[in-house]
Amino acid sequence: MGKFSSDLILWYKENKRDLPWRRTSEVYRVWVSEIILQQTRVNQGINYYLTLTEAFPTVHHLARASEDEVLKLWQGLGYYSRARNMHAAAKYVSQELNGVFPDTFDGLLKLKGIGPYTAAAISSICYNQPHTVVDGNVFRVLTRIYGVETAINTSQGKKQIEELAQSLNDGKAYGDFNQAIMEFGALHCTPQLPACQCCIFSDTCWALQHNKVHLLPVKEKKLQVKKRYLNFIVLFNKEEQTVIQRRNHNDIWRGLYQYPLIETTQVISPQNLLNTDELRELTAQQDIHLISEYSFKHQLTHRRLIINILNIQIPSLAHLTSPQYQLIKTDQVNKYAFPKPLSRIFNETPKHRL
DNA sequence: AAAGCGGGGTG
DNA sequence: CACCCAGCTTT
Repeated sequence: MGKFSSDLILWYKENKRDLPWRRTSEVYRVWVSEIILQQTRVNQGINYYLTLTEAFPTVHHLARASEDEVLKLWQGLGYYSRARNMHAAAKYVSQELNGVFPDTFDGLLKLKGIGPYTAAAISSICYNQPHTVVDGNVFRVLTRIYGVETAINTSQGKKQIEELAQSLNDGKAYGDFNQAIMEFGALHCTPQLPACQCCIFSDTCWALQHNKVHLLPVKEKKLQVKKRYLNFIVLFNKEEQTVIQRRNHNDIWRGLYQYPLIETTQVISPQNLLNTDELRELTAQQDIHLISEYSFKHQLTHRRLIINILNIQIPSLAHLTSPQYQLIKTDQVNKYAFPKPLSRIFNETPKHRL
């Protein structure tokens, strides 16, 4: 075993965190943790892991749940296709594989929501197979220590790090190596302010010796943040009913619920909104009463959302008979999974209704 | 190859 | 504010 892997694994054994999914060897639980941790920090995922594994102790429990139930528990974590894919994969494993997860890299790769990273993680952690993970931590740690200045968001840069990582994972503890390098990136070789003063690799780290730690890894393009203007219409009648709908198109928040939405290409005033054809259709030209309206911004990684909320009292909701609409009591909105910017207004909305 | 998909933490 | 996180899927 090379010096890099032996030093790294030794560091890991002394510094690793006590995390819930490290207390089990069940593939199901490791799988759930890996899906949660895709593009998500450990601290953000822990409570979701505990909640989900308590609600669904086995893959069969998860498979028997409805997609709405799974999404409700996933509410607030983001990247909701993970929850939908995880649920679909659970049904497949439960029904077609008799509840037994595939035990090979290629078999795991066939499950929805499992890509090269997750297949390598599960096969190495659960079965100690010789596959090597390449995630954001691995890119950072290896480009710095080995001085790789190729942009990591190119196929060439990816391939370079994959081969380097694979060659370094040369011991027999493949799963430990993978967890060790990710833990090292998360706790020590961090994106900002890495702890280079007390680093076990300070003697050999290329970036430290060339004073380029903060410049690695190299990324080529920046993402573009586009704006979207979302106007949500909260309708309610004297019986304290309201109407919601499920987002079923291929867009953000797919599978979650929302109040009827009027999306515009630019800022629109509440008064102009009231005059749109879409709103006339929603209200069926009834004598409505605009109780309140307010606006706020919601920042996603690659979108800036400008959100309007219109609270409208309306005599009747009986005209909204299309199957896309669901009439519910206003105190039942908490039963459904809502996007963060909508779930956060639940506690504010009732005040505006008085 | 590039775009789309959330929400939160950090400096 | 910019950048990043135990990435995957679709275009």
